[in-house]
Amino acid sequence: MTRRARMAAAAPGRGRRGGSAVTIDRIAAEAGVSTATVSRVINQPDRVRSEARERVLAVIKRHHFVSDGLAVGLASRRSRLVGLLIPTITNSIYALSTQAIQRVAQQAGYTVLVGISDFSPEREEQLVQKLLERRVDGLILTGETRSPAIYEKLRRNLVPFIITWRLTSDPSLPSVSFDNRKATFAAVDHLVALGHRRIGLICGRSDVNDRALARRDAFAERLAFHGLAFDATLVFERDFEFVQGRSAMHLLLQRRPRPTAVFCANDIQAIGALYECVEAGIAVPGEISIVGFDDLPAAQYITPQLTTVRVPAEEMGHRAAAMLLQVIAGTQAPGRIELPVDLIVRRSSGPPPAPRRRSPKRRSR
Amino acid sequence: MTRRARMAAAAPGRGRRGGSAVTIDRIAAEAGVSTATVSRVINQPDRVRSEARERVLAVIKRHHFVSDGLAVGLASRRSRLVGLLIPTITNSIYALSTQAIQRVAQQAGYTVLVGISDFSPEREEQLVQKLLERRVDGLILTGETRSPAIYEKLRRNLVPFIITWRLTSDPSLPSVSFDNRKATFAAVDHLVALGHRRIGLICGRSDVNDRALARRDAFAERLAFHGLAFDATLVFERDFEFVQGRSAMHLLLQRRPRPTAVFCANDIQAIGALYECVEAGIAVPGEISIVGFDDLPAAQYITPQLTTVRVPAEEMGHRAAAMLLQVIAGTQAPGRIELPVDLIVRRSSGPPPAPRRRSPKRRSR
DNA sequence: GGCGATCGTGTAAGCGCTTACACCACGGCC
DNA sequence: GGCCGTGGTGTAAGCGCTTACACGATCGCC
Repeated sequence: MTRRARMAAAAPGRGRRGGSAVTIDRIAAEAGVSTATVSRVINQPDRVRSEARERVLAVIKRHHFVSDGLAVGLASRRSRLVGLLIPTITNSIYALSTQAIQRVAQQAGYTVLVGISDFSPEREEQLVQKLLERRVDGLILTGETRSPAIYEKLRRNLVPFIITWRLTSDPSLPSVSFDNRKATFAAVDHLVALGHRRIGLICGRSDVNDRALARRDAFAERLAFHGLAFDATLVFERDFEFVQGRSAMHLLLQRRPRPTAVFCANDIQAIGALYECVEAGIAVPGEISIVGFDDLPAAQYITPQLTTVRVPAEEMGHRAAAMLLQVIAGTQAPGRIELPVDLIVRRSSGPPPAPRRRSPKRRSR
Repeated sequence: MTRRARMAAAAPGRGRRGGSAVTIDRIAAEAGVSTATVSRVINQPDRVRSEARERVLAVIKRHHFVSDGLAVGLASRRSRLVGLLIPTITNSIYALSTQAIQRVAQQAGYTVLVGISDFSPEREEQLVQKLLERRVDGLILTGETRSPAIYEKLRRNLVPFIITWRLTSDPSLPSVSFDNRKATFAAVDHLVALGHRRIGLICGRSDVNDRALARRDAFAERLAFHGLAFDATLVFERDFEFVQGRSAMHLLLQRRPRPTAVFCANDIQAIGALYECVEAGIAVPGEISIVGFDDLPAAQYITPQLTTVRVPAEEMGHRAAAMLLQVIAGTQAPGRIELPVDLIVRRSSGPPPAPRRRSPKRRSR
């Protein structure tokens, strides 16, 4: 009894999971061609004479044949998988870019593996490891700041990647993003132009989120530019949650003199902050102005509608994915694309209240 | 020159993408053991003598060795991949269940492949095909209604699956969900108890969304139960968008006699409907009550806070993933789990306006 | 009509792992 | 002391594809 015969006997029902999945051999045999030809029919149809091609296709159809992606990946040395690392998906701004990435990738025959780090650097490193194990052909990352070990790993494995949500400071790192600094300037300039001199800041945690850091720094820089003092007691770094924005605003409202405006570096927290004002009976923008960041869909259906910085989430996802695929295909070198942002002025921002009167009616706009 | 030598010469730098990735052979050689032992160190460490194990682990570490998931999958006949099919991810309610599924899967060493169908049956079928190609070990689906061809494909490939967001009517199909019918009853009962007799409905498109269908049917059924007429002119099936909810409400407000309440079968549309009332100067709940469905985070930070049916999205994701993994492991038979829903009464619902007076002040609660 | 180029196809060697089975060395037992 | 059971390890055959190369048939061209 040969070795092969033994094994076959031991495992009745061939193929995956003991099932009877058809393989390329079976297709080849029934179509009267070699496996190479079947493979060609699938991958380079025009290299096969139409007669044979039709025959093969018929057999494929008849058996509902689906080629094994694992085997394909192993043999061809490309998985047609791209990895995407984002901090969270419950914030719909990431959902937007994610969906755009998925669309582009799917269209090109790629599948996206999404990793959610929950803002944890350790978790992110594990996820990179996992994606590398899966042999992703490329990676889309969120933000630039991370352990050098990660970049080292990517380099060592020759896996191309694109950074999003952050225009990289290191020019050797490719990115597709808007400029967080400029975007923040736009928000600050708007408030200053309205007459605000004392402005609070609510943002994400700068220790685990370099976008929050960039926005905080830009905020301070721009205040200085306008000759305004940066008051650390008006700055709140919190987790990316509605309630965190709300509680930060609660504290901010107790500061004396009270700030007349608050810049929230993301809409989630801005909406929380706004809600706190509504509940506390503070008029927005009459007593305090609020400017957000992201332009979530929700920004326009809350009351008052939120003035915010619109971020090109979808386009960023779209173009990042497109660039990555080109880099993978070798038809383009990784680059750096800056996308524009817009300040969307709605109803949550207005001039500061008149100096002496404590609670003007909300008639400022 | 042997064949092998030729190929090696032709492709300098072995491994993926022309890189120099270390393989298990290299590890084995350097640790002075066979590849089988290295494999055992990775997969069944306690079957290897600790001495050899340490040696192998040291070499693995030194080379940052990462085993090739494609090869592992091919050889072991399981990919440790699970597929997840959802209609959209921009609605954060799906983001919630998705995140829960990811968490459970990741913890068990599985990776999730997310497919987004955009409510298109064709797209969903393509995605199933893609996931099958990737050799997912199991699948989590959204809703029950789909082409029999899909179920046939899954069966043929022996891929276990769990349905979510819909308690299956076919008892042979496993599901983890709440009951859309009961949930709808809760909403209708609430409105009827408040005194409403003329109630509108805004929901998703029942032709591509069996949850919307189930809710619409349950709505009609419950009206009948309460002896109320079902008026088709008060029913709007729209795409799952804020603006669609808004425009539906716009039409609803023109109906005469005007309905005194509207049940929106998802919060996105409910928030849009609410917004339309705010803009049109219609008091909620003074002139019209609104009840939503899902309990999105946003439901509690809009004004007025939305009365809605809370759906156990996270728990559903969590338990569906857990069940699927157990089915894959063969430690559990697929089953059917019903999760409870809660009606969350907030401020958007109240008694109908008094019969004769046209615009009572919004003082009903 | 002869020759090289081109086309279509087959052969078979991998891709980087897992794992059935073989084998060896001990240890305990009667 | 011989025997069997056990544990640790190695050998090598796959897993289901892709693809380099070989080879025969056709084709275009002078």
